[in-house]
Amino acid sequence: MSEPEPREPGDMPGFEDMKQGDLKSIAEASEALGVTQRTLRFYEDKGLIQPKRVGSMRVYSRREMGRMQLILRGKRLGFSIREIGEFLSLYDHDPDQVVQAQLMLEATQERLSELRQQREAIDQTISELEIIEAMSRRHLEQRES
Amino acid sequence: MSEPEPREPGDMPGFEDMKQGDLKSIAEASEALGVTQRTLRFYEDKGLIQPKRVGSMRVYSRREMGRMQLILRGKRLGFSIREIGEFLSLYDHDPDQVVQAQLMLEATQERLSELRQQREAIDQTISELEIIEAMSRRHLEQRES
DNA sequence: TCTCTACTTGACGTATACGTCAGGTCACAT
DNA sequence: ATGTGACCTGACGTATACGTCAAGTAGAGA
Repeated sequence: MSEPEPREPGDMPGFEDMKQGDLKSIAEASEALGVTQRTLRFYEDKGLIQPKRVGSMRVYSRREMGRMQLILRGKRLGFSIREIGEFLSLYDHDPDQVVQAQLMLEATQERLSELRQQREAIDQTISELEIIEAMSRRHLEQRES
Repeated sequence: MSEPEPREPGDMPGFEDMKQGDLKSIAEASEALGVTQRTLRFYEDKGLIQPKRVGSMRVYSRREMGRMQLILRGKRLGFSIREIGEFLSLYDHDPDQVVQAQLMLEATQERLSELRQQREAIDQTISELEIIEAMSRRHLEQRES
């Protein structure tokens, strides 16, 4: 019934002697990033990250962790993983980042105008709902008295 | 190549003589409501509306059209069709609308707090993106000069 | 050798709101 | 008799971002 003792973090079977600080197993990486292992495998599948392999096991270096931070940030900002993938591949193949920065700027502006529209829509919806709220209140007060 | 002439609206084969104003075929109803026929069938499937039948053909009365207006309004306000369905069934089975108004009020308030949170999130995201926008701009200006 | 744990891959499931076929009926015009 | 247009009922497809098995492998300790 008791949970089996989890081993030391950093416990990569067969590699206890070369704990090299910033090399992480998938468990450690997911823990550190606050995502599930499934998510890491999913992003790899989509080509966003390419962790090294030791045998068949994935190893996450600082590079992958950095990319994951960018990915998660992109997600928070509302970009799709496809878009994020495109940015990352530009980031890789565009030495002076000019094309990259340009496209990034465009995408950013598009997203901004989307968000400003959403804000408008939400404000309107809130107004409508506040009216309905007031009406419901009045309806209930009448019945109650 | 030319589109086959659409017939008169109101042309329900076999019923040309009893055009009763507010009885509509599915084509007319979808036209009037701005939704597809598929959508009307879908909502019927989900139990939100119950158009009469003449043989196998659906007939939409004022009642159905009214319910559809409510449904579409609910959608605009961000409620799911499941929620909308619940409201409508209360509307039907709650003569003095007390329970209905109460639950409506609760749902409305929940939705309002959701929307206010979304608004917050969007405002934050907009701020972040504006920073990124400015950074991209500067990056490009440097390279360009 | 057996068992444990962590890891692997592959495949199907989830939620939402319909879109898009395929195949068939029915009344009316030719 | 045949074609035509509008309608019908399933049933599968779409998009997104993973969740959730199932079944198997590989070191390490008892």
